[in-house]
Amino acid sequence: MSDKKSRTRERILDAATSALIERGPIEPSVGEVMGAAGLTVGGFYAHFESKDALMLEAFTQLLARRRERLKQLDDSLSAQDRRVLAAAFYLSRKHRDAEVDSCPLPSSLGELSRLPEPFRRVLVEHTELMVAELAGSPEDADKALADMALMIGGLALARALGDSELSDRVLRAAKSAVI
Amino acid sequence: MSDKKSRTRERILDAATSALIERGPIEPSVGEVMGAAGLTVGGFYAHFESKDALMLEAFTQLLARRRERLKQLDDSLSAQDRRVLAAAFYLSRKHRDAEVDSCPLPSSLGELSRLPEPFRRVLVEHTELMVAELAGSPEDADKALADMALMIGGLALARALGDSELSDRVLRAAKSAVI
DNA sequence: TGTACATCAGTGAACGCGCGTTCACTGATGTAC
DNA sequence: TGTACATCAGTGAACGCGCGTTCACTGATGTAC
Repeated sequence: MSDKKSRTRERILDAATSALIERGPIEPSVGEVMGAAGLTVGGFYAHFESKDALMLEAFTQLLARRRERLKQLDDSLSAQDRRVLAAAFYLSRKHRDAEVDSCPLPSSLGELSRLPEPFRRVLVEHTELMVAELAGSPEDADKALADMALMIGGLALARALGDSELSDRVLRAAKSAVI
Repeated sequence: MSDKKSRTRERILDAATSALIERGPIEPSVGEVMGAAGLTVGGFYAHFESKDALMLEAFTQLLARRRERLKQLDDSLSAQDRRVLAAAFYLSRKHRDAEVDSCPLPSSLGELSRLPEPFRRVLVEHTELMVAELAGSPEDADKALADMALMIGGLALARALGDSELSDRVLRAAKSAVI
């Protein structure tokens, strides 16, 4: 594959990740994603096998980036401090309003059961890796799982409530409930 | 409106609430909902103005039922006990697997920003009423909001993970994190 | 160096399909006399 | 009580539209001699 073609593929994938974060894996159309990448719809299938394949790759990549970001936290911190820091970012207003480099779960979780099986497998693997990252010991794993639920639910609720004082309160309240 | 017609309307609305719980407000088609109610698609517009109007009514009704259910809890309980009991039901395996009389938020939250404005207004009002129901005092409101985020996120994550041991662990972990 | 051909990324029109919505019609029920 | 007509809930075919996907084509770039 030529350099040019693989750069184009990256542009399409980038456009797909933005669309996925904001509108989930189902609603954005192939034509819209290609348009956002500065291309026309017909060329899409030279780069990806199907719309589902594109969205699965975008989903997988975004979750992997979330975990990489966590790995950058100071190794000497306690597991609880890591959870608090992760939530401070995840539940910030900046992250709520972000359109790139954000988490795909708030917009996608409700649609996952209607998507092909590999999406679920990616989520299962991500969840297990997140627990490994956020729990200090096996006994601690439940705290990591509960904090994940709290973060995802808090961000999804805050986004659904729109730009309002109530939305800000949800973020603040969820942040202070991290265990 | 005749008795017969209003009973038919109820059947359509019941079919819509089931579809909404499982698949959100966008994916189920008018034809599917009518089929589930034992009717053909053409008759739909004698009962509802549009698909959005149907789904908004189903969404509103389901949230109101959730609040009614909370009102049935013993009045003499503390606000915290009410939150613990609410979560014990909401995060039970039975509720996770329920297809009727469940909460529409896990399946709908991610799609809300793509729906007409009234959906958001209904969610804002529901959130405020839930806080009133689950907080003992104004200072307590943040705990109610955090628990809502935890419950919605926990149920959405558990459902997305499918029928697995990890899904059960998410429910258990979230339940024990209620504040 | 110049020409002829092959390769390749991307275009744009077309396809079959399912959707939300409309509407002429049907068949059952209710009403007038 | 019986007949003629009006009302009404529901049917099913049709509409225009946007979707995912396909494919013949174009124009630029690379290669052979």
